[in-house]
Amino acid sequence: MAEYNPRAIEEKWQKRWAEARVFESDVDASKPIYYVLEMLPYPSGMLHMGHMRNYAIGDVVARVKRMRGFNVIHPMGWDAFGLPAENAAIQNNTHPRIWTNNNIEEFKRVLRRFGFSYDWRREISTCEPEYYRWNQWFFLRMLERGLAYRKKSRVNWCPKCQTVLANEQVVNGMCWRHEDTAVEAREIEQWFLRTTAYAEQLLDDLKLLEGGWPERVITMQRNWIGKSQGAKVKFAVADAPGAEAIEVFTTRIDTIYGACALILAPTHPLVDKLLKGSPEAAKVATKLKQMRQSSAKTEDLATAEKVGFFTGGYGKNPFNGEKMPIWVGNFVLLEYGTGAVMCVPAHDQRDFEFATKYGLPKPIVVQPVSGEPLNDASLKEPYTEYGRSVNSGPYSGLDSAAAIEKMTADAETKGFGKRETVFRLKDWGISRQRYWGTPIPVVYCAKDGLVPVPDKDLPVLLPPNPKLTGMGESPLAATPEFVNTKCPKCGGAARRETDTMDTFVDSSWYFYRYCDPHNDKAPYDSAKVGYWFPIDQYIGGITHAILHLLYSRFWCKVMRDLGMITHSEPAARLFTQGMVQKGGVAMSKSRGNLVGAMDMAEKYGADTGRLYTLFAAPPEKDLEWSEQGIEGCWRFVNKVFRLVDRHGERLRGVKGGKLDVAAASEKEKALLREAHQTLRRVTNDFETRWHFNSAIAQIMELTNEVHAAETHDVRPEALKEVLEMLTLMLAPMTPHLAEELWEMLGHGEGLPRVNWPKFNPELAREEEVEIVVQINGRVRGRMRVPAGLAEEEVTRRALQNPGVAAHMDGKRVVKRIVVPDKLVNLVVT
RNA sequence: GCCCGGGUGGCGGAAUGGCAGACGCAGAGGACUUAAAAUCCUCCGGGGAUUUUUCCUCAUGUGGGUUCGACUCCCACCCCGGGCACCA
Repeated sequence: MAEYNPRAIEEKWQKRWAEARVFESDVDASKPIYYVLEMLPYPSGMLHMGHMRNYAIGDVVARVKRMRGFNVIHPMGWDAFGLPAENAAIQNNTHPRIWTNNNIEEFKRVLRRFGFSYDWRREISTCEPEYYRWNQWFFLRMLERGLAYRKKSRVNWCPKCQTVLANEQVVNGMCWRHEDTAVEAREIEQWFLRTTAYAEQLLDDLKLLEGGWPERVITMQRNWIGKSQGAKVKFAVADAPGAEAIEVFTTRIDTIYGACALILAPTHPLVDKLLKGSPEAAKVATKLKQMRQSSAKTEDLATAEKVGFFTGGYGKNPFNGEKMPIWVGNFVLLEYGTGAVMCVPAHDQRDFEFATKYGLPKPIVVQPVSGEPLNDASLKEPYTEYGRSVNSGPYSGLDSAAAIEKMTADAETKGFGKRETVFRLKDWGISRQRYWGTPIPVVYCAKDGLVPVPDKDLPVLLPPNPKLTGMGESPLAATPEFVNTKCPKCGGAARRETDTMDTFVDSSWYFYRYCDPHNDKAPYDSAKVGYWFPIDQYIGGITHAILHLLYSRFWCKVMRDLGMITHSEPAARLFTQGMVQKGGVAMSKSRGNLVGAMDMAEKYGADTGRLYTLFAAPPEKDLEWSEQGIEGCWRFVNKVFRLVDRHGERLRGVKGGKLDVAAASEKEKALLREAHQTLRRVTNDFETRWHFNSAIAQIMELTNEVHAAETHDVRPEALKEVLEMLTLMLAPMTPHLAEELWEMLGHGEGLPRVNWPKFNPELAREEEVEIVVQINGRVRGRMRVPAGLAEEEVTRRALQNPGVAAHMDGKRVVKRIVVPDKLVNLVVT
């Protein structure tokens, strides 16, 4: 009697897998291809069960696909740049690289301990020059195409640190290190990638993802891109000859006759011009300053009170020539549309609130088609639905859709407006005033201005010994040997760009690099990528539903337009797994509720740990960590081990030939039937439904059956076949145990090369089935009949069933419903 | 406010319009043991009847509906979780 020793078994098989290089895969035209990928981790302090669950799911998929004959690529790497490393470096007076690489080592140790089937030859780390030089290369390509550009943009600035803060370093509007210091908004020149150039495609191509991506991720992306169609309308500014017109974006041009004012964003460039020389200027100066300073990003923005003031200027409604006061309002955003709106209080929620507060008129210009007509005096809330235009000059009487159409067309003809589509999506600001990121490869020369670093000079390396203080100017700017360089054009003195790139750049294309990780001539060989791509199954957290996935989709389209790839979307299928929680909240360092994956592996072994995360909940749902639950999996794993151990020696001798089914006993037939029925359901759970938890439940059930059958006279041929099936079904989840069992059953070759068992419908077929008999939909009896029995006969026997007869009691059958081999329902009166 | 999820025993969960509660956890009782652990066996939603057996009945957030039949589909509402939110 051997004892189950997970550590020894797991070490043994991991060693053999590595020696036989079973998880390495290369281009092979003879096999179907499967690319399964889990989102690459940021190597923080500890690999916890939340990470583990993600990789356990991916590994099941990878292993099942291998057993199904696919050429599987299953890589892993590190999202290694980022602020935490820099913070840790400051705190511990070390280098971000050391902290990062230590963490990577630790993560890797844990992943190896769990036996995940990665092709480690393909490992990448985004902080290595071999990787980030291609970020720079891509940046240059985008720069050439006008997809990368500089503009002034708002940043968070701590006056005490004298430095830029990342959003996550701003806590309730205060600096994270100076709780008493309010963060200021500052405008500085920064680099942007023109994601808006692809807004339409990013939206349209979501159609390609339908069915493959979760509906809600698609919805979130659609909302984020936020396309709205409407019109831009120019309002001339009255009494200000030479002043440009105010342009307004609206989706409801049909309500323009109800506009009572124009409202500008506080930061709108026209505000200062209008106030110059206006008697209002002095009165509102303080108010304006306040409005401009308050960050446009606070969460309570939507609920904050609307405030504004009259500028003293007037605009002219191009449709009816009416004079309209020009106001400034805090709820108007410069970033969206044109930074100016027309105020139609009767038909817009925000305008209604604003007009109510400042006593502006609320003329009604749309009436509902049915129901009570609106009345100016009694208007309690805005009417924002479509309806019929009223008091709208020649457009009165049209329904809203027609009015929008006609008024837009007229505005275009007359030259004061045009059809316009506006996106919520903004260009992607990639500048970070940080050290631990990819240097942006441009230099500034007094003579030649902005000069891109030539490809041959890439990578622009990070200086090895930066002064990291978290205070003052950006670390690269404070490193003279980095900043001072020669202009690639004229050879004269020049300064390097000192911003580094957002780490979302790193993760936007890493999965392409996996296909060709050591290429030093290009980001990747298009032929190799062409072979593996697209990703068949991408697996990760819902937290990345918007940014990472949107940027990746953008990058893909840019690469396609560069002629590097031919597809338009990187991942055909996306799966978002639920979080692992403890105490009802997601595991996180800040909450201090982490359960280390390594501790789990040490205590129960990798297989039990893997099994539990898959068993405890369906993969898309959140999972509450329970130490008790894992005990059950531990018991199960032991039970299977003992089961095979008890029979191993006897079964090893059984060679080849399966049991002749015709000669099989009832007990043997029943056992084989159970095994093949389990196989059918488990296969479906793995491949179609992704219900790993119920797959495991089925396997547990089969194990219980085998266990119960042991005492009966079951011949070794039958027992061996069932135990082999059991072993193979467990292999994707508890691979080390399965290998050991496979060996115990007398097999030489390693499991990763063994195919998924073949389902035999003959063996799975029931000879006799239990049929439920219902009277008026209520279960009144059950009976065993031969499978496939004709309806009439089933009904006849049902009526004879004693439980049924008791409920018939002279009643008449008016209808019968027969579900073959399952149920008969008799409707009686 | 808008958009998604979700609500089933003491707990995690199962049931793709056809036996609600599979499988596991926890709990109870028993076997083995000097004892414990481990293991094995039995029971395990509520109420009622019958008491060796079994039967009836209620029950999948609430209320309606569709259907021979609803955890499953439709409508309304309640609660929980998440996302978005002055987007003009």
